[in-house]
Amino acid sequence: MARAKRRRRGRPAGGSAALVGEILCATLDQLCRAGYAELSVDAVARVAGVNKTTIYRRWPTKSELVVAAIVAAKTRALPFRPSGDLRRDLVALLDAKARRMATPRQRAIAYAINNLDPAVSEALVAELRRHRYTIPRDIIEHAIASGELPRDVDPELLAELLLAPICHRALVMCEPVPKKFVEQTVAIVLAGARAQRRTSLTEAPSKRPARKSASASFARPSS
Amino acid sequence: MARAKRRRRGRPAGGSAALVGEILCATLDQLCRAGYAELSVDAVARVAGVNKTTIYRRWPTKSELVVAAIVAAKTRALPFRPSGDLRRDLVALLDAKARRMATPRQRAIAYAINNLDPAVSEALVAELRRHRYTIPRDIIEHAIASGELPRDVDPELLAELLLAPICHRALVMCEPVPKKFVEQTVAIVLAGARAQRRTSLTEAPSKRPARKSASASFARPSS
DNA sequence: TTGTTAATGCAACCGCCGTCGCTTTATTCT
DNA sequence: AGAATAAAGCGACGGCGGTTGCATTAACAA
Repeated sequence: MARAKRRRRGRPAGGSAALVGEILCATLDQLCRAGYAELSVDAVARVAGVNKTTIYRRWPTKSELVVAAIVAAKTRALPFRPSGDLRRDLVALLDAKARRMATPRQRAIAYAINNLDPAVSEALVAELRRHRYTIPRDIIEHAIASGELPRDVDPELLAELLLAPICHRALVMCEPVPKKFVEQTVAIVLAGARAQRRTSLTEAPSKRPARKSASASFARPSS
Repeated sequence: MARAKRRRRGRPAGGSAALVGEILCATLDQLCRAGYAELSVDAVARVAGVNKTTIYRRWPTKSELVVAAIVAAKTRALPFRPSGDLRRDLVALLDAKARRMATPRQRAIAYAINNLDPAVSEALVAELRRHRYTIPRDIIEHAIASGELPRDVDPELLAELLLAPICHRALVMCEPVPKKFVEQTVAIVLAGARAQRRTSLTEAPSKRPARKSASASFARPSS
């Protein structure tokens, strides 16, 4: 209401920004080093040179502390400047993402997110979800606008088909993502999108004559 | 080493199979209910009607207990019987996988695997890795043999491109996987594989003339 | 039946995590 | 300078997860 600035005298609220920085930095450090499960607030406090109570007062739970550390360390979007060549741009972008995902820091963050208290991480995952496919989708939308891709492809879907294999390899399978794999993924998905014009993207599942006759003998035991 | 059967007398080693079953069942139950982090061996013991010590003696760590529960509950491969129609078979298989992945049990298992002690889960993930793409890969290999797909596509790669989006949605993004999404994924990837014959799958990145001129204006701030 | 062997139950213990009450320190207004 | 206010330090406590030593019980062979 009409409560003006009304600075009450005394020590200012909000605490020391420097302390907060130390703590969040130490949190991320421990997260990379030990993972979410093994992360102990005691260790964070020790590394940050701070009493454990100080941390617990500001972030009541480990999840909240880690969420704060993640949002504080949120890496800027890749400084990506498209050349205009669709395939090259996609390969460059996805390869950059793959390499970033291989970073211990990003891996630790990605793994931690799955373990956070859902109620606490809700806002964070919503944020991530909003931005998940923006960059490849922008490139694809532009390619559609310029006529390089057919109009009836779904940019969001295509972005997902491009990004998913990289994320799957890097995060789920925990395997390296060589550049060649990125190139092959882009090649196939792009070729598929270009061919979409003449095959059935819509609901109708079989405009094209099915070739059932060719392979009736291929049956495997249900074990 | 001429030690014959030489049954030593006394209570037989190995413990009660029934007890083991109870414990592993309770472990999986708790895993679905609370997730790996929240899973407490005390609770498992309570549910299984067994003393905590019994569990700890047989499986020294929580990771080992959970791994044992997972391998004990390993679901049989999907009883999938291909019809011979490539697209329909892939859609059916992937949709079945998607629906299974949405099961709380499978979700809990998938999430837990990321949190296990790597040294303990090593064998398990190696096993999973060996079998990861077998079924779609078999279908694809058969399609290649029957001439329905070009010879120069990599079955393993194609299987990965098909499976990754489904896993990514279900596990990483924690979103539902509608059948339509599966159909679209299969459509695009299959179309891309078919088109692979005439575009560049190999190292050479640009046999096709690049259309750089079309979209030089598409540049976004690096923020 | 009886002895042998190993699994199971029981209870106590250690250590770490998270909390609480109190004291100390730092900052700002009067 | 001194009072006021809130953050930060400090120590101790309760609780839980994991461990250990010992007593008990169950299964099998002689």
